[in-house]
Amino acid sequence: MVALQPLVLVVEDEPAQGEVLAYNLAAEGFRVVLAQDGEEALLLVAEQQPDLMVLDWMLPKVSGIEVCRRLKMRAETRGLPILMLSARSEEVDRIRGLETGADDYVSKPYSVAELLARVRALLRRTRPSTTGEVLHWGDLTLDGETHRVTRGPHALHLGPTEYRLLATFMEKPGRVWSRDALLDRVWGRDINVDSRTVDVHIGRLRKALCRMGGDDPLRTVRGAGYALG
Amino acid sequence: MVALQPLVLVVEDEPAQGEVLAYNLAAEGFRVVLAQDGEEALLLVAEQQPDLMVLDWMLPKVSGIEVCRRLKMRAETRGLPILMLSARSEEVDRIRGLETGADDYVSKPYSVAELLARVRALLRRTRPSTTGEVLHWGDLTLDGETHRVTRGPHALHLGPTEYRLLATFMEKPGRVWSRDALLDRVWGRDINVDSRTVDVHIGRLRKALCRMGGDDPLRTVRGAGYALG
DNA sequence: TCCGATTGTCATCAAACTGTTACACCACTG
DNA sequence: CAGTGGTGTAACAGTTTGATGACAATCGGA
Repeated sequence: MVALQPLVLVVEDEPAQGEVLAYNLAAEGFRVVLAQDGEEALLLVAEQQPDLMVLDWMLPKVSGIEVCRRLKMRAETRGLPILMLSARSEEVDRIRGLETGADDYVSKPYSVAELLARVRALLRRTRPSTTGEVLHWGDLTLDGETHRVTRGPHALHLGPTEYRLLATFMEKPGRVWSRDALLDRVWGRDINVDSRTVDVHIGRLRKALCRMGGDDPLRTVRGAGYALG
Repeated sequence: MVALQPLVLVVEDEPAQGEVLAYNLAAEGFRVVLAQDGEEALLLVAEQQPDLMVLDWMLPKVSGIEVCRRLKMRAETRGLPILMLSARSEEVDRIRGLETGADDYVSKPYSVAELLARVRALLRRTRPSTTGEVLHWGDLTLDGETHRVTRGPHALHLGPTEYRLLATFMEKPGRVWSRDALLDRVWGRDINVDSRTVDVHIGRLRKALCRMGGDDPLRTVRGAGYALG
């Protein structure tokens, strides 16, 4: 699956301003959705799940501050980074904006360059939120942060050794690992374990991977070792 | 004992300036470490694992920009929020600062109030429970301001350690914390406590969470640690 | 100062996991 | 086709790991 460009929701009641923003963001490669007021904004957040929101402070119906407050109250939307946009440049307002839960604040008149820089900074900050990397191969997923392993829709239960074994394979799918290499990597170099033990653990890993059905993703390379796929 | 406050690393070559920053941050309840130059800063990041860095742009030896660039290059330190501090207020510099990977930017002369607001805004993402945020997960609610914890309609009574444990889990639901990581975060780096003690407190937290019925929301990951959900 | 709450350690128990072995089976070779 | 070395797997005994109750030390408020 290819990672789509981040989706930016622009909330701005002044059509001309909105167009300028949309144009510049699109030129940077972002996908853009426009909302004209707070209600529409909240709707679109739920519907499109944008990666970032550029929010004008002054809006008809529901004000920008209110939109921000509501989004930060709900756990599902709290993570959405919000860049607040305001005509006032008073410091007290800036602080209030940040305290409301906005993640950044730009006051009008702003330069397009600065706005874009801040948008990128916010996305950079939130995107790799899953610091532990997630490995994929086929329908297999291994999450290094939560230690969760899934195959398709099913969660798998692996023992510690099986987990480390699978993680090793998934880091370099297709690569053939000799038993000694696996002992080094999974068990540790200074340990004294019979190399046949690897066979047994491969067997256990296979059983765990196929418990819910599906083909055996591990390949035995006779005389050489094992590989994923 | 008070909940462990976020650790802020201040990097500033001018001692007087550093003192002012340290004083104000400490007055807000943060723990503070000072570094005088870029090298020391990089050392302290690795050693103390601060939660946030306030970084002066101009530094002897390794410049602030360089420090920032290096930290953002490595996966382990990429998540550390950096607030860049600069004497120049040119917009072009601000943009360069953000492009380098800094998460926010304040130009001197800055107001203490604004600086603190930005520090809190940055920490809201990584240490929400310490900035008075309300955290939710499933039917669990933890209020960082009042230190109240509820499960569904019931208020829960937690001891200080149990509270800090739960706050840690709720700041990154799903993430697996090793016993050592928990000792660092919940007990403090310099304390000398047996890592088995974590087990006991996990047990106590579990008992408190389930007193009114309901499933155990904590997950034991054999050989790795514990996680929420 | 007293008393209840909280904390860290320990001993013990149950469960999960591990490494080894033995034997069946398979792929390849001559 | 039989032989040979390599691989799959069940069973088992030993070990490691985590859960839990008890207890003494400590803390903090009344």
